[in-house]
Amino acid sequence: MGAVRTRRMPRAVRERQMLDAAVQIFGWRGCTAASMDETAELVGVFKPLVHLYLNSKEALFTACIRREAAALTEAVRAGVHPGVPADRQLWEALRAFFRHTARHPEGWAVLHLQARTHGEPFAAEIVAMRAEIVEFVTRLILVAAREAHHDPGPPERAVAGLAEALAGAAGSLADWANATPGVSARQAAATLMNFAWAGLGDLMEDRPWTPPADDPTAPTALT
Amino acid sequence: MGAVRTRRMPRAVRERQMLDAAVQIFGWRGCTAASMDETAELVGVFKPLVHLYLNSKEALFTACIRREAAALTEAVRAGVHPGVPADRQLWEALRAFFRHTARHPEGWAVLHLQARTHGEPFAAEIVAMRAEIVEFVTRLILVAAREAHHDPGPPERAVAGLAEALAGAAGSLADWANATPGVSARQAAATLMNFAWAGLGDLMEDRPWTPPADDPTAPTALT
Amino acid sequence: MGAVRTRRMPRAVRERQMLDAAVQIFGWRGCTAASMDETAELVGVFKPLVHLYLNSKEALFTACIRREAAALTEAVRAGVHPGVPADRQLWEALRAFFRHTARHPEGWAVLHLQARTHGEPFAAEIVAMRAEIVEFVTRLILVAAREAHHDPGPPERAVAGLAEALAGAAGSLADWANATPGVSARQAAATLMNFAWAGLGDLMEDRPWTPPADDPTAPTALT
Amino acid sequence: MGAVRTRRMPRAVRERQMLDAAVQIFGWRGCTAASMDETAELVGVFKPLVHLYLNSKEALFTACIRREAAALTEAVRAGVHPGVPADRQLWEALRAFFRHTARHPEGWAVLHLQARTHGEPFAAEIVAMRAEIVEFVTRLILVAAREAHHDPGPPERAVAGLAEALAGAAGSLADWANATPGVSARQAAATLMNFAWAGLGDLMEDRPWTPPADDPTAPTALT
DNA sequence: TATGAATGAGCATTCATTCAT
DNA sequence: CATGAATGAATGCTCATTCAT
Repeated sequence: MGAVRTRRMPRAVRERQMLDAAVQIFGWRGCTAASMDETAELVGVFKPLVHLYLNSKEALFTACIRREAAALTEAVRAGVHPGVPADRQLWEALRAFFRHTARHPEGWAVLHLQARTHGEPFAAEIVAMRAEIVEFVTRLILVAAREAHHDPGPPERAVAGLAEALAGAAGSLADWANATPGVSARQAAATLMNFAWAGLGDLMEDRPWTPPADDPTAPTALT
Repeated sequence: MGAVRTRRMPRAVRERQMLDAAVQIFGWRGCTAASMDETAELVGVFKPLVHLYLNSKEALFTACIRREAAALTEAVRAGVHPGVPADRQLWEALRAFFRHTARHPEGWAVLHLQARTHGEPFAAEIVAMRAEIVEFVTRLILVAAREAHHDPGPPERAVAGLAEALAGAAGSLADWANATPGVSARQAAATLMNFAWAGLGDLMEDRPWTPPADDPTAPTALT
Repeated sequence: MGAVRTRRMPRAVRERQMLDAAVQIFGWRGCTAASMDETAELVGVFKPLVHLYLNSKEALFTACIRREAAALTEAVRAGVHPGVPADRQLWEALRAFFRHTARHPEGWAVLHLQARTHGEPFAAEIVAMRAEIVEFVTRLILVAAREAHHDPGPPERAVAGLAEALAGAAGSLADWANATPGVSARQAAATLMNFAWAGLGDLMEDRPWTPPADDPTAPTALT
Repeated sequence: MGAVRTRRMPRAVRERQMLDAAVQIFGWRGCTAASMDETAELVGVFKPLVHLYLNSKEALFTACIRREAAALTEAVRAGVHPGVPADRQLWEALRAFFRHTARHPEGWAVLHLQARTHGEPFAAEIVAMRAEIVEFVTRLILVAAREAHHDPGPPERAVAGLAEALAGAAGSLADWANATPGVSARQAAATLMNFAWAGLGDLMEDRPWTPPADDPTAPTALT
């Protein structure tokens, strides 16, 4: 594991190396189980230097989360062409998302797995990032509704739930794509579009799936 | 915290108390950050007794995961009436799922948040549980496809992806429902059905959403 | 150094041993320079046990200060017979003081040397103890003034300064007696009485030493 | 804190700055708790330079003690006019002492609080300084005895004890004056003279306070 | 059935100190 | 004259685990 010991690097370089290493370690083990020694060793440096540059384990963890969150949102944002139709924008966003998570699995693990399981300071970062993405998606959905001439569109709470569901599905598919050899980012994105778009469309068209009455033996609305 | 110190309980009762306590603690802090002392204190017992009954922290964590996973799958299974149509079965399964996660938030946290962030022995348990549920859903989808006379139905990999997406969306919505006051299990289930069923239906009907050609400026299939 | 390793002592006994050892170590090195390991080793026990029983180094240090301060004030108080004349009471108090500091040199070092050099929480304990003793002495002086029929006695600030001086002289003489072989507690007490009593008496009698005018070449009042 | 970063100073100047800073830091925290970084930062310089000029923390601490001790003894010596009567000399010495400790509280803290609480090398410096002052005072006392024609004067050991007591009282009063707003150096000196001179005088005059016989119920010699 | 006593191992963090530039 | 990079050693503290009772 331990990298070659390289001497006398400029601080900026070392800091990037440390963040890279920390993302690996934190992605694998989580913040609590990871040790500063592991990170230091992976960089090929001794522990005090990590503390000197990144101050504390919490600070290091936070820095990892921030960097990876910024990279992910930036990748999604950069993948989208603002001028194209809403479904196309969603498709592009999803492809960019799955491409990024496939290329940075440990960073994705830090965000999706580890950051949420530790106390508020960290989970809040994720909530913020997720909110940003969810808001982006929500806007797309509303725009799509407007494009289909259905003002004022679906109620906000319903959209909030849908965006949550979409985000959750996307996260799950990212893990699935990473764990299943042969599944490309494109396929993951297509799966999610297939899964979601028609449902969204039906909702926009005011043809929602109707839950049956609460009597468990009653016939369903769809049959 | 710290329960009243109760003396001389039968082992079976104590073990259940310990698992209950451990689920709380593990659900909040995660396996690594949790301490055996906390669990013991919550039960009102001393640490060596926890070791005597549950052997080790890892064993205790595993036992928690197993119990909660079994409870969740059992709850879903028990909520479904085998004779009714497929969409109805899915609806029932989702309602049971959200009902259970709402009633056992710490157990759900153990399964959804904590068990996946620790090494293989634990994540494998979750993978198994998830596979069971996914398989159940997949079967429902295939049955629905047969009911709609579309043999042989969609390709298996596509269905696997859809089931993953559905499971991810469900997990996310469970967290969302738990964190958002005023969202009932029924609403969460309806949101997910709305989100998913039409998409699934379209897929069954061989009307999938078609990804555009890779030229990012090409018009999309849906517009 | 390290004591014989004795197994399985009752907690109360171990705690006393730990305080004894800690007083030695802290008295020699001071709080910062002392290590928990040293204390543990001196007791013949491992470090975690010290933490288990006394919580933290700060808590241990505080406990030492409190115990030694209580022991010293108690020794002084117990040495005095309330019914006898004031000079006699002062004499008894001083003898008890020097006897105690001679018998517990490390405890005295903790109080006189170490506790005052660390932050407020500790210094405050010493200030409190010192205030108690100084107040006791002040009262004696005022009583002596009344006994000599000199109402209302000397001004309070002057007495405060005198008590400070007396306390400082006593502390210094305690160190001197401990460091100089052949100097008994009795001798130290007599030295201080000789040093102080006549001065106090003169003050009571309204015959203070008069500082000369500020001209440094002026003749002094005493010549 | 943190001074402005000033570049390229002559070594002698830098060394003085470092000693100034170190006296502050050591006076506040003590040798062990102080860090070289603090000192360096206070000077506006980086740590290796402090090592380059002052070699080690111990050396720096020693240098502080030596400088402050020399300054204090010099101040006392300079305040005294050799030709004047003994009590006047003592008065002048005390005034100079309290003036100096009031103007250099951190230096005084280093000498009175910190230097004595660390191992032998440092305490020895203080012992030496104290011995110098004590010897000076002792000589004054003996001279005063001769001036009063009482050869051969009091026994040396008694005088040694008295000088110790005087030094201790002086130290205590210096702290008291520094900590009590409104108490001037002059007042502190007067307090000590009042406290001590008459006692010394009585001793010279062969009218010592007589300790009572060891029977605690016996009447005292003074009543 | 349950606990008090004790420990071994690991970990974050700090800091004096060195060396190359 | 001065600093950036780096480390070795120590230290407070936590915690799972064991054992005797």
